[in-house]
Amino acid sequence: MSENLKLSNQVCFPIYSLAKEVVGLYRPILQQLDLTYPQYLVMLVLWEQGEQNVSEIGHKLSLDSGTLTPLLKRLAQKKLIERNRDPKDERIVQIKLTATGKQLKATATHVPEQILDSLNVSVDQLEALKKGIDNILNQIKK
Amino acid sequence: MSENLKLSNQVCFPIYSLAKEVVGLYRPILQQLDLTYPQYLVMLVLWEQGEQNVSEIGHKLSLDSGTLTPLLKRLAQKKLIERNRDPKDERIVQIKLTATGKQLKATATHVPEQILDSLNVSVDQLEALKKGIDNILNQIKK
DNA sequence: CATAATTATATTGTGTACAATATAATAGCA
DNA sequence: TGCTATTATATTGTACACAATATAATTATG
Repeated sequence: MSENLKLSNQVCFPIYSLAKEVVGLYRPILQQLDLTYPQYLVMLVLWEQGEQNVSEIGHKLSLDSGTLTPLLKRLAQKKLIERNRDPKDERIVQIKLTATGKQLKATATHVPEQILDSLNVSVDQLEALKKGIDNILNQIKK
Repeated sequence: MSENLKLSNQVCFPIYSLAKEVVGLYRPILQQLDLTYPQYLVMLVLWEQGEQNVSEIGHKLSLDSGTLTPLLKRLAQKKLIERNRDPKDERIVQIKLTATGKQLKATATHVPEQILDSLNVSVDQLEALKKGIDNILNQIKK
């Protein structure tokens, strides 16, 4: 196998590994909020952009209803969100934060700094990585 | 939230997204081999380094037995590998390729070029990304 | 206006991923 | 030797992730 061809394995596997490592860094930190990383992402979207329906959340996070429906039900069970059908279009399920869900935002403020700490990497390195990843993501989605 | 603090979300979410995109690129290609991406990783390890036990595979791929045991059983069901207890130490399960499993390597030769094609990115960009990711991975594991 | 096409979400099934626990066997040591 | 600690894998339970399909409601069209 030529060097160039091996490269795809040598890049794709680290991408796959890094994602697992990163989610692993979030795990103990988010455990204090009783959230998983995908649940945290949903909460972030709701904290920043308020009430919205399932497909809007799914579009922002690239997650489909097969993933989101049970995840949202778990968030609802924890009383962090409410799921309500839109009376104007009964197909649509609107997701909105409860008071508890809104309050959790204050606690979650400290998550990014804790992650930055445990990433243990310079801001410059992170900026560079972000740039590289965004490039590839843009190319792939074309 | 300060700009630096936002950065962790702005890096970690792209990492998480990119990994899903990359696995998604493999999906249609590996479908022709009737393999998932993690199954492909296990086969790569076996093609390159031959017979070995479950924990050796797990160490190389950062996967534990809770993930590997069912995955390996599926590979065995497809007759790509055999699972045998080491007669000298009955706790150890040795994994080795069947003839079919070895043959599949030839077909899999074309996977990396197909991935490189669908990544649609220059080799330089990939090299740079790999470097950035390896840096972070090394830092995290310290 | 009735029916077909589309849209939004839910359900089902398969396959990771990982924590926690269980099981079984070897190794170390008093 | 007998017991304890360790090691290697398996099992169980929870939670994504996504394809395929189902369901139900709205919209478009003849």
